Amino acid sequence: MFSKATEYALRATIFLAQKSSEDNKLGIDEISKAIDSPKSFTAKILQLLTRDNKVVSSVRGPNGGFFLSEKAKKLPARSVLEAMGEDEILEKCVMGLKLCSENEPCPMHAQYKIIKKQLISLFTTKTIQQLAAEIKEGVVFFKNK
Amino acid sequence: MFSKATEYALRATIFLAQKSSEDNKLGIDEISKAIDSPKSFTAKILQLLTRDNKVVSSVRGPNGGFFLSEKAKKLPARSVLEAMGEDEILEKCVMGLKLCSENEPCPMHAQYKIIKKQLISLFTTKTIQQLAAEIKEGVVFFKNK
DNA sequence: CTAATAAAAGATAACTTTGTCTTTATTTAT
DNA sequence: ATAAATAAAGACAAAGTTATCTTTTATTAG
Repeated sequence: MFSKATEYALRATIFLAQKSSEDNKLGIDEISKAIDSPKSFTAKILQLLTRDNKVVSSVRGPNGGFFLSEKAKKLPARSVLEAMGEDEILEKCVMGLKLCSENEPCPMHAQYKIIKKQLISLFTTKTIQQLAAEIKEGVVFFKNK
Repeated sequence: MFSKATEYALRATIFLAQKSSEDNKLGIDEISKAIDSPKSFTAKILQLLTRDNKVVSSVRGPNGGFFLSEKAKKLPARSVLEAMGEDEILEKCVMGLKLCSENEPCPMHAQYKIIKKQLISLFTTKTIQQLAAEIKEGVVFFKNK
């Protein structure tokens, strides 16, 4: 569904929401280890997420690292997709038709629109923090090997 | 969600279901024009779909072309994904976690599994023919420009 | 001020996807 | 038989994605 980059972005952001704060910044090493992603590539992705501190915040130098501000933790998961330039995936026609709409629906539109609506809702209503909270409560996991 | 190749594959197959039959084969030119896809690339894709006549059938030479057998028309849309080697997308974890499952769910699993179920159901229960039929009835369109 | 630390930025490489073009093989009609 | 039509196969190219490595910049601690 999403690119690897966006998958890593979602994992990194939720991990940061769970473990980081303004005075507990995490280094790229710890992050990439926790979410099982290639270190340098993840650094690039965090750079994207950090643009204008839109989602992730960062500080250089000793005791520096990445963290999520309290404000950022309240952002919808969709803002990660937006920062990755991939949130149009949520709105796209399954068959890739540019003009697919209620007026000129593709053959799958009637069925898919219901699914699309839920997908959009999931990424719009759930905040990064809410997703991270499920891990804390131990109901949900973050393992990849 | 899917690759361009798979989008073209879905469109081509549904178009063939609508317009072709054993004695009305369609050429690559007509197909690629109808579904607005690059001709040579689409030819490659049809080759994949034609492997063992699994989804699409083809005949070379004059009056040759591509068509869907009556049997093929009754295949679920998912068989197109399978032929394209992309049907694991339906089952995949949104966050790309290998181990995501009911036992060790990712932070989005509880919500996403409902969506996933509907996605799988859409591609499993709807046949190529059923999707094509909606176009014939004029309720649904196939335009891309 | 200096050294150490950590992210930012940039160059580059491997791989995949998307796309085109040419040649080959098969079938049909004449 | 031969020529024409058509898909199949293969080589190639352009663009995008994923990934790594090196250099630069900013920050902090001593």
